[in-house]
Amino acid sequence: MSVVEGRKRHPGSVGLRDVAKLAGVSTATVSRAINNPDLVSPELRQRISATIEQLGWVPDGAAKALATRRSYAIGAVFPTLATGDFARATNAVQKELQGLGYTLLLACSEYDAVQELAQVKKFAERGVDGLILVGRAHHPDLYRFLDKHRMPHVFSFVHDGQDEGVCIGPDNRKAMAGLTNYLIEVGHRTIAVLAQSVENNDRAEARLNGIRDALAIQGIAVRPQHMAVGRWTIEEGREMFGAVWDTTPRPTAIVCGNAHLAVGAMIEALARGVDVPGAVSIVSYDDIDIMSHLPVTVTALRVPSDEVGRNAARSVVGMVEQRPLPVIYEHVPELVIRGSSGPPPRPA
Amino acid sequence: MSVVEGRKRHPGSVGLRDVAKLAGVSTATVSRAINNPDLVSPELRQRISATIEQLGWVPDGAAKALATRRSYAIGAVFPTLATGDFARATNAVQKELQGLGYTLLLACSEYDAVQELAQVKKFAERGVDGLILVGRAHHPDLYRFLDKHRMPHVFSFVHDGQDEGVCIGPDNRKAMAGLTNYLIEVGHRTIAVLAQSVENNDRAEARLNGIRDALAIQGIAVRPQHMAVGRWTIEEGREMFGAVWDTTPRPTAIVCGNAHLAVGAMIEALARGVDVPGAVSIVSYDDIDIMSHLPVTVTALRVPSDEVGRNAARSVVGMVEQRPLPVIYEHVPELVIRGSSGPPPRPA
DNA sequence: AGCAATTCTGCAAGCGGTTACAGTTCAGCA
DNA sequence: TGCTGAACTGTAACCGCTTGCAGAATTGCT
Repeated sequence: MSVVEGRKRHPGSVGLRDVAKLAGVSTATVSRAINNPDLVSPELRQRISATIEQLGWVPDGAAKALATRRSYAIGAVFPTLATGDFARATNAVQKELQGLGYTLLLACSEYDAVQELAQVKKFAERGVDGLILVGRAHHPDLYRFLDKHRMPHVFSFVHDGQDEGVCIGPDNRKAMAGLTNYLIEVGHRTIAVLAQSVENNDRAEARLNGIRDALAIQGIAVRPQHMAVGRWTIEEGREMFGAVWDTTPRPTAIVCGNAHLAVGAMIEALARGVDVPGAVSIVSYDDIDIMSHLPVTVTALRVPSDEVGRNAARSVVGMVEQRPLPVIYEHVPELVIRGSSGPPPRPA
Repeated sequence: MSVVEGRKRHPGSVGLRDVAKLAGVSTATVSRAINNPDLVSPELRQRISATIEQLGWVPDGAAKALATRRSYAIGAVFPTLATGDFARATNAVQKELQGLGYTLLLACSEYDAVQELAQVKKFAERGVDGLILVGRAHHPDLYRFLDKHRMPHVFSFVHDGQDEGVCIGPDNRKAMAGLTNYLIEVGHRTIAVLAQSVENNDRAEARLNGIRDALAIQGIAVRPQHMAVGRWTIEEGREMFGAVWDTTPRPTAIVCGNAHLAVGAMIEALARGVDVPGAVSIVSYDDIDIMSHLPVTVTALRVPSDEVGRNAARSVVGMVEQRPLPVIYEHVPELVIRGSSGPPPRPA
């Protein structure tokens, strides 16, 4: 019974010292028995782990982090989890990190660069070993911050092929150009776009540019009345379909910036009795379950969000541990041609 | 320049001591300037924050956590993020926690109680101040663990009204009984169930029991051939619809255990040209976007997942801080009657 | 001016682990 | 038996921040 008790040590809790005392060894030995078992004789190792078990000791991560300067935590900032792709990616990230011995700290920026910056700083305070971000466009201070603190990080859901920094995901621009080219190849020349707002969303912007690229090669541009902007609800998709459909000339094809807009467009078309793909083709960036089950199934670019998440996780951990984990950087979306697309209608 | 340098202090990093030195005060004062500004004279406070800014100092969370025994982190273990409800809840939890000054640690148990237990232990090591779990059924050791470590925690997406512990969410059983009663009231007596597997899913089980409760009062039971079990894909929903539809007698109504199964059932019915609700009514637990946009809209119980998440977050934080934050514990789902339900067909 | 009450600050001892360095033990060998 | 080195184990100094306690400075009163 020592005279001086810890200042405010929680009475019930057991610490490394308690384990050491009960096992009749030093704290150093207990610590080694856990972290470098082969430095400790098997007999002791055994006795120590029995003691730990007996006391139900749970090591204190904060203390460990403080001493080792490593938290084994990775922070991820996603724009939102309301869209299935990010949710699936988050799920995959967590799973992969867990397998590698890391914990996931999660934040949603709601597409707000300032908030994202604040969240990243918070994560840094929390001592995360690395970060997973989405997209390539961020608050200018963010880059400075990451740089100054030498914080390992990856950008997910993007892959420009020319950007600095580690990018893991599809090349949004190229992918969307490919999708557009497919429409062009089957004969479409009057193409409408239901775009996702590009505000604080460089992926959406890249996708839009991909469409324009592909069209420009044919000397075509998207007419103003054929361009609608929304976010990611079915409702909006429906409205936006109406907006571009009730125009002259009518588009023969509609490219949608994300899955929900596409589903909305498809549903609105069905509701209006518009013949898809007879009168108009509808194609989508990103593929979701429902698309292959609607009365007219939807042609879409399948983006492997979970693979993107998995690889982003592997990548940061690889950077953190300076260990070469196999990582796939570019994830080329697969064009899944379904019922909603085909040649344009013959001119009447 | 002191003779003894820190053992392995990272050279570039600035610490509280650096700030103190540069500002010409003690570390204690700097610390107070941050955490208890009113204990420090305005002048000093000002000088200190300027210094912090100048040095770009980021406090070390691990050290802080170690010293204060508080991490300002909350762990949440969800079964998965693949279903929209948990994804939305997670989003809401994160947002609310952030507003309260906490960080979210996330894990997905994949409906595995053993894994969940391990994840909770990991969170405990990480020093989380509290936990958010889903459902009321967990590994027996989990309760012991939480109890032993006096870990504040809430169970979300459940509310039995009789359980010990804090439960935040809908009363799955009561809700489903209500939905079933609605069908009974409009005249149905031959009811099929597309249930979610109850394995490690007490919510699904409660829902199933709710259906049975309501039917039993009428002296009705679900025929074996009218009971199908799946998980949560549209695909399964379609198959399961087929399984219960191609039976004798045919059900006049189908209750679905979750939204995806319901959408699948609805779509399969449409695909088969089955008249909904003329020949059969389809109703669902949980409501998702697409339901109000299908050619026949789906009657559903709307579960406010984000509200559940928000309140779960508030609740744990309230427990952690022993501060009475207003919390809504029971979230009664709203019955949204749409096109897919109505009276049963007249006997032929 | 003398003294107590108030405010501020600084000192230094923790928080609970890790780990460099030193000490101990003991087998192997001349 | 004496000596050497390998294999373990223990001592104690940190990691970076908080905070009880005490000392210093300032203010208010008599």
